[in-house]
Amino acid sequence: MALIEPEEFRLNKLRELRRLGVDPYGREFPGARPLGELVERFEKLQGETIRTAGRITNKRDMGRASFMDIKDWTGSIQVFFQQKRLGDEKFTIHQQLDAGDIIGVEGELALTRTGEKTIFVGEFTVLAKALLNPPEKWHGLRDQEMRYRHRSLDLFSNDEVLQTFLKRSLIIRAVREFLQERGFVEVETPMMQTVAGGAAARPFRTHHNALDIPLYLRIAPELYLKRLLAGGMEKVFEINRNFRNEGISSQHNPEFTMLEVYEAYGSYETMMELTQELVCHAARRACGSLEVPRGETEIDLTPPWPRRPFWELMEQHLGLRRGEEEAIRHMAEETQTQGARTEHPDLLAYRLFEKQVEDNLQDPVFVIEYPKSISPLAKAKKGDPEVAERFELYMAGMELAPAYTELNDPLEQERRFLEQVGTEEERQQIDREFVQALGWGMPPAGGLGLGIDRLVMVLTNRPSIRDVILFPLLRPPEGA
RNA sequence: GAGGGCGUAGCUCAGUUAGGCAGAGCAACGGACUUUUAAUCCGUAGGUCCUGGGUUCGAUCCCCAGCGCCCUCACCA
Repeated sequence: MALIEPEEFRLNKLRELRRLGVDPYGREFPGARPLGELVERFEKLQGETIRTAGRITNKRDMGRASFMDIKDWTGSIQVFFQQKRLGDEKFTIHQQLDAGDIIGVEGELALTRTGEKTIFVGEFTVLAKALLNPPEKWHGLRDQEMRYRHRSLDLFSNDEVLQTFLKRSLIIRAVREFLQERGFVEVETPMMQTVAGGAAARPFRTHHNALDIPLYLRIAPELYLKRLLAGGMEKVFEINRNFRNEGISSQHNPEFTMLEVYEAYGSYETMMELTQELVCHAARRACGSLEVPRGETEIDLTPPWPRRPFWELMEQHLGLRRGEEEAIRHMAEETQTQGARTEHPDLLAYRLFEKQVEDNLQDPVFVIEYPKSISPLAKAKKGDPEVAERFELYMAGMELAPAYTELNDPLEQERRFLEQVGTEEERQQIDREFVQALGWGMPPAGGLGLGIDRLVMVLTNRPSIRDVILFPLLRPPEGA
């Protein structure tokens, strides 16, 4: 079975190139200058012989001469082929080129009669003959499914897609840089775990043949990073993938990138400071501003960000107060929230918050003082044993980050694991070795988890997580 | 998992008032053109109208089932 169906006219040109003794799939082409630089520094470079390479995006054939636009990931420029200049043989080779092909060129950089910055080609090399047509030059590639399934097409035909992913890389670099400058050490902990702990989510299961044991893809690195704290690594972070076997939506992909940070002797208070500075640093690097556009409006990241107790927002938006079990159950029923009659009211309140309050939180806000019963890994608040020292950072109507003052009392941790509310699937798996590590002593600490994909969504003004993940999970096409 | 929307040429999209020969632009092919800018002009070709059933003299269109993508909800971060 043929894997692709090449265009007949392109195959013909491929054969013609070979007949002319030209390899349609060239090799290394050293010394190519970025096209963006040629355009930006044109005044200086004008008149020089330039060597560069790119993909043909457009061809304007004039008979004994032709113009093409070529682009690379920095920009695009016009190139000009003339029979007079190239000679018959090279000109015939040039006639085998089409939009989508990748070529290397060498020639004088100058202005045309109409004032367009142009390379007047003297030599050129065919680097890759495309056998499939690129998307239409004017409208580009619009079809969502094609864009996600064939990201290579999406990247070279929709410039803002490339820019988004370049920015993603910049953001992650800024995050690393920020933490490393403050003395945090980057570590890697297991992606495959025998107990999938550290969060409440359904894991992916797999199996190790040699050991003949079940394994889980991790849902969070938290319990391993805290083992490192217990071992004396005082400031650690990890940027890596988590896997959760849950639904897919514009805010959820089964694998997503998480930053987790732990600081010995810190607390959720120190994590708030750190988070605020970290996000602002990334925003300045990626956007050059703390006011970032969001759809029709914009989000103001200027610190300090307000801190609002969970129950204060619940009362403001929903009129619900802590301890009003019947009122909470009633609203949960009205909004068809799962477990309205059976679940713990704190859990219902948390679900109502996500359902009814979250969308209102556009500018950044630290929601603080969550119920302890739904925070099994967080230390209780001094003077209020029912409240956890936990915050969640919200912006753009999304939860970006949770953070805790980490619980370091092993007996209390054991109790809290056993007392968790919710159904079996929602409760965290109990990691015995982690509790043992606490038993040998872990310093009090602040811990943060920040969803990198969602941060990128905010800083690049993208509405869907699929726009910031290069290859989001899709159902495989029929026949695959 | 539930509801809604969409699926037509390589790409972007029309279209079927109310069932009656399948359309445009771009890309392609042949021709003209040695400074064009979505080049232009003349000509040509291009289809599983998502898939499978049903109704009908006749279905791309109506009905049923299925598949995929998008949106909303549920689950979750």
